[in-house]
Amino acid sequence: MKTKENSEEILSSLANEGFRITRLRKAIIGVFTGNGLPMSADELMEILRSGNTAFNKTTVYREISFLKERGVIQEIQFLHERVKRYELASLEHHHHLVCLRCNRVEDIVLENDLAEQERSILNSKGFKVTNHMLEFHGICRGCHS
Amino acid sequence: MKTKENSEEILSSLANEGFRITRLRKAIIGVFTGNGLPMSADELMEILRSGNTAFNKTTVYREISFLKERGVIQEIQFLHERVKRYELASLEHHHHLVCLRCNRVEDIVLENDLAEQERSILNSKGFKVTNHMLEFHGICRGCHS
DNA sequence: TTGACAAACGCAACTAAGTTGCATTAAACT
DNA sequence: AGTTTAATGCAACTTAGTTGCGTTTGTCAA
Repeated sequence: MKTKENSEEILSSLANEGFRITRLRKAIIGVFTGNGLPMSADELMEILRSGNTAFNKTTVYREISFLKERGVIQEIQFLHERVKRYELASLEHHHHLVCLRCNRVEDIVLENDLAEQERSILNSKGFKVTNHMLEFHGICRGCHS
Repeated sequence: MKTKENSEEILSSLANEGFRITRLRKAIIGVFTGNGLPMSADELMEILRSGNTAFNKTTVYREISFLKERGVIQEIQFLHERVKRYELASLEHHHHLVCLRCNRVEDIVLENDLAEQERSILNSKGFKVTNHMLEFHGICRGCHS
């Protein structure tokens, strides 16, 4: 999955909005831009640790909510998990295929996505959809062959 | 949303499979069959409490996973929440409209659902979808009028 | 280059939501 | 009525995050 933005772009746009470019902020944005798949807070900390970046749990959680509020990353919740996951918000809009056997996650882009369904929801229910969350569960190629 | 099964049917089918019909099991199944919307463990306990049904937290959680494993109820996870929710599995297959302003949840049944998308996922990715989870976020009629 | 200011940080203690181990109780069959 | 084992209750624990508050440090202006 390719991203529209890189680390430098995100950092300078945050700086322009008046936020500080700290050691940890830089490192965390670096991890997200270098890593395609949805990451939990714990996995993020694992990666920081393995890169010898010192951090404090509270600060990491605060940075995650900061980046989420600013729209840099987006939250994902898989049905079968209890942790929240995060990925760059600037990734192309896509959904996830979750394999129930090996737990691997694959990205997928739908051609027409759900435009038609969302139009019909507005018509029939008066509910204006601004976003949706779609997750497919099943068995991946590797696991049923 | 109408259900295909009532409390009696669920209880007698569990009894046939050799499980015991206990006071709490009966009460919990009664709550689920009498209640359309997805409930958290906490809300379930609230309802039990208000009906003067004595219970223990551990037992309620164990009963929820029992009913989930037996396929009586199914788990739902809303993106913006941290709790798991549960509803009768015998409800017609549907999705949820979650209003970001008032937090109310409405059920929706899609005409063709995602059959087409799932076919194309099998063709292009070799991933056999067995289930999906779809949640629409937006503003309900009451909130934008 | 040095202050000043507030954003960001670190620590410890706390919370919410659920889980585990183990001893006890009670459905349901004989 | 006795036996079996599913189901229960309690206390202690865990996971995933959150809060309060005093301290540090980017950034800008003098």
